[in-house]
Amino acid sequence: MESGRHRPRAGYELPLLLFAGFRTLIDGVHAELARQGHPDARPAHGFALQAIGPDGAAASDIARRLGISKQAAGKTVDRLVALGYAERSDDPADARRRLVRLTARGRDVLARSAAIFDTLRADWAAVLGEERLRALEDDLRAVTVPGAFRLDAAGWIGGTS
Amino acid sequence: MESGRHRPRAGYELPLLLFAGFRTLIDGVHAELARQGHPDARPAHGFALQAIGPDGAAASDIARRLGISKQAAGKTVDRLVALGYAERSDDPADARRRLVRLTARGRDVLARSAAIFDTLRADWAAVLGEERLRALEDDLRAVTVPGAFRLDAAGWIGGTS
DNA sequence: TCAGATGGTAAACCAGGTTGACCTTTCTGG
DNA sequence: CCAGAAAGGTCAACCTGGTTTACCATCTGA
Repeated sequence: MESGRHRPRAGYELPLLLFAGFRTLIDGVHAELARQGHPDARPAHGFALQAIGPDGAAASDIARRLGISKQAAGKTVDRLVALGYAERSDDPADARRRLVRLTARGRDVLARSAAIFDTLRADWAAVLGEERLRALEDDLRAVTVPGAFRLDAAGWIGGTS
Repeated sequence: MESGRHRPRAGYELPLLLFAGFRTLIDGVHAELARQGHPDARPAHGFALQAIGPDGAAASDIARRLGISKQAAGKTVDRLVALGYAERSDDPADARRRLVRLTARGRDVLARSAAIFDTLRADWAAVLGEERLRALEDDLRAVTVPGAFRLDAAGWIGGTS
């Protein structure tokens, strides 16, 4: 593999670059969402709304999908409800469960996010070329375990500032 | 650029892949650090220790380098001191400043982190090939602004669990 | 039928951020 | 030279997104 032809690269740069890329996309999406009528949407909300899904879910389902405790999921749902992105209703089939469903506004922010992510990806493709961007995606898939999407313990990425 | 030859890819996957890569590296480094005698090191500590640097720094310097408030930097320094990674001393040249310096243990964790990041990068290179990993790094540099390393508002990456 | 699994909530806590207010010390310009 | 601005630091209150422990209500199956 012909190593040694170039100056070796420091390993600590890799996480910084990955994070910078992630952060660039996330910040971009939220800047645009704010412009499109969703100034209060935060990164964590998107993940949670995604975890709820079109058919709704119980708080404990959300907790499992996100890899966090059910209490944390419950608090997040509280915030989504307060922001008008989700609503809670009783489950007629199981009196313990409280079904969380997306509101129209919740579906709206999700649809807009998806569209914005597509245009941001297109921006990257315009710089790198589609082939190279695909290679980047494929390579990342190759070195990560699929379960690395867990969201525990994180305030994440700005948003307040 | 011959697009259209493949199925289009959803834009929302890109941030997930970047994050998964970042998280894989960070988790890997901290798992290994824990094995090497640093079980209490957390991702935020590494960034802060890096910001202190070999010559020491004032809290407000750290704040500027990390893109956070000086109060937040002060609290982080408190934790580094409590963990034995840093120490505070008065600056004889300026009675307002309190110079923060790395302890031997702080230098140790930093050196170990760098070594572990190098081996993790080598693992990736073994899977992807050095050329392709370089391409990935170069591409990320091309699509991110250098300032995207800011660390504000984040509990980051697990570590508790 | 009843013991255990499951769903949900409450309370206390933590880490890592934020603002605002304030004091001390240094720098600077009239 | 000295007054006021700028810079360093800390305190206090607060926010968000997590955690653990404890507990109650409901469902399920041997």
